[in-house]
Amino acid sequence: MRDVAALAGVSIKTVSRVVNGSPEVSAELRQRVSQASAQLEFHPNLAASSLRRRDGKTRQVALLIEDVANPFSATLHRAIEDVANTHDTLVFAGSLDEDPQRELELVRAAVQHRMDGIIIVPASSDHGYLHREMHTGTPVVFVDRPPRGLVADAVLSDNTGGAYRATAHLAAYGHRDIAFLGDDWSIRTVVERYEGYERALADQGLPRREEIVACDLSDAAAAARATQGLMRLPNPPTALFTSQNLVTMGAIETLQAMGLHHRVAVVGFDDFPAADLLDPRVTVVAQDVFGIGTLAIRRLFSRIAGDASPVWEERLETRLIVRGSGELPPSDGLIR
Amino acid sequence: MRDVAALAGVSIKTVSRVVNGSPEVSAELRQRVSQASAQLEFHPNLAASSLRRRDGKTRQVALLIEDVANPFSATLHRAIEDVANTHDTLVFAGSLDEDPQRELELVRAAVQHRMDGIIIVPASSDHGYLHREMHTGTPVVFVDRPPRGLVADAVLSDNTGGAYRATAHLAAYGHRDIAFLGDDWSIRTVVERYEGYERALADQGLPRREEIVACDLSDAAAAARATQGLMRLPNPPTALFTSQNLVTMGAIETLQAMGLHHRVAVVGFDDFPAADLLDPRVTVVAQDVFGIGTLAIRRLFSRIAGDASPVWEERLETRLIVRGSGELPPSDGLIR
DNA sequence: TTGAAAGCGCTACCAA
DNA sequence: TTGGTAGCGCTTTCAA
Repeated sequence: MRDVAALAGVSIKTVSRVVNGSPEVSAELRQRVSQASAQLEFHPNLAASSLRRRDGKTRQVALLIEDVANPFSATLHRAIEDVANTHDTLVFAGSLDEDPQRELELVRAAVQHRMDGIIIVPASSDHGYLHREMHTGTPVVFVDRPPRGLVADAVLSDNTGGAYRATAHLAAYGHRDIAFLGDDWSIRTVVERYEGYERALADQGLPRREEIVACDLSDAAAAARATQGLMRLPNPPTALFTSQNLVTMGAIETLQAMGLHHRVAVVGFDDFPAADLLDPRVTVVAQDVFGIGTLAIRRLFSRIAGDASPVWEERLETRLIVRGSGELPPSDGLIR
Repeated sequence: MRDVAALAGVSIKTVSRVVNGSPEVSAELRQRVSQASAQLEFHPNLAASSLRRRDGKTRQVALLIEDVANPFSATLHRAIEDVANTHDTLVFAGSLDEDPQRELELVRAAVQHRMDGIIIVPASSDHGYLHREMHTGTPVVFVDRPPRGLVADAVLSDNTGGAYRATAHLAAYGHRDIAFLGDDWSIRTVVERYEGYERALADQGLPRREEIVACDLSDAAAAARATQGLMRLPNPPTALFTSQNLVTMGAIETLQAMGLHHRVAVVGFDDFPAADLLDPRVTVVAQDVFGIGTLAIRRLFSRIAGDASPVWEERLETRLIVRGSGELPPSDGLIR
């Protein structure tokens, strides 16, 4: 900037004004400065600028998600990026892998880099440690899972309602033995989805069978193994409600391997790529992932801009997408 | 930091030394400073630090990809994040959507934020504009597509070889009319994959039929439409080579809709989630996406550290994964 | 409309 | 081992 000022024969302050589009600079100086900037390929240092500027904004936000490579997280990321663009803001995404320790590290990094805000799908179960950050100017918005031990904005799915609908849908096709396959219990969404499942069973007057509830399935392989176990029970389930997309895929893998994919009904929570290319096509309860992301980042920017309105929690509706796998009738004789 | 120094009763400089783990501080002062830091919840400002520090590193890198939500980009992102972690570096990811204008904007943002380096899957076709940046201390590594109008490090797949293998594989199963379905010609990988396809046809003594080459298919829907057109030709292809995962999915969608999925062979470039859950399971030429990302970020860090060795281009092997769709024999009577 | 000086939070350099 | 001082690149404040 000094160099530009020297070349244009003006003060450093005038260059600053031109760079920031101040209206109070004469056309001639503006022209001279622009030319000098171009000639020297000058790029203002945003970090230095934010250090001194009144608002102190870095125009960077942090997005802490489960895994940037998983479709749910990646879609969320994209939705957030699109809105951040319109605010000239960069998005730094970090994968937590359900590791609370990693969450702490990344939050600390975000704070040390003075990011303007944080959007988080938390891995930890107590977020009290964020209290100080939030009250010293780093707003935090929770996504997918509510904050615990802390009052903060959150954008969630109606997990219970979605799971209820999935289970009731299977029951409506005559299923009485509907298995629940879920991820780790420590994840709030899993509990909520289980509650919806349980409530639907109760409302339909169906028995709750402990042995057809499988959890702590953290990847497709675990889900595949669990499904195998379920189908080998003396009295196997005739339908599966899988509470997450990797679990759905693992379960389907096993059903195919056992030749049962046209005989055992499946409804999955979360849509996934190619779900409508499988045979049978996979009926799912889809979350509005893009909508969730959009809402969350809007809320974050609103907080960043100083909005001090009361904390706010939004639950987005899910949508049942009927494709075939969830409409198979109960099938006898699965016992081998 | 000033506050911490005051509370601990030491100079600001001593606090700095403690924060940076300088060995030359007495245990007692170190202890006092640590306690004061904790009490005030002090977080050093990394931006300010980098502004003054000798190396000037911000510990941030930019990753410019097609779309953070697409599986190829997302996997790349994850590989890069993992290595960046070990360097205490955050990754800013931005989606270019194949838009050269967007590429310019994001490169500019990366430069203005003084990111330590850039990894790019370019959307533009002339990267000369990056020359200045690269020689003023922002290393750039290209991924998936080579630089043009610029000499720079690149990590690529052996696209030609992979496409050759896919096409030859189909030919080995007796196919003579193998269609090529590709994305936009302006993308270098598409051209390279077409070259492999063409070369394989030539080597097998197969005719090249212009009418069964479809390109500029930028999404699954376009691929689906193109496939429909191909299959309605008087003399339709008996096999498809789809040069990208969205194209593969679109083509399969149409084959299923036309009831041809067990009669028309398919080999796709790029593996995709659930490819092994389809019926038939999808034979693909898989890229080592994780390996590409790892190599690229390692190279970038090496350049950031000052490595001035000659520019370097790496081509990673692809892998044919035989699953079923690529081993269907030619089928007559497709004409309707 | 323009510029000089101070200072954002931190580290480099040199002195004690 | 510790601290003072200057200054990174920029914006603010205030004076011209």
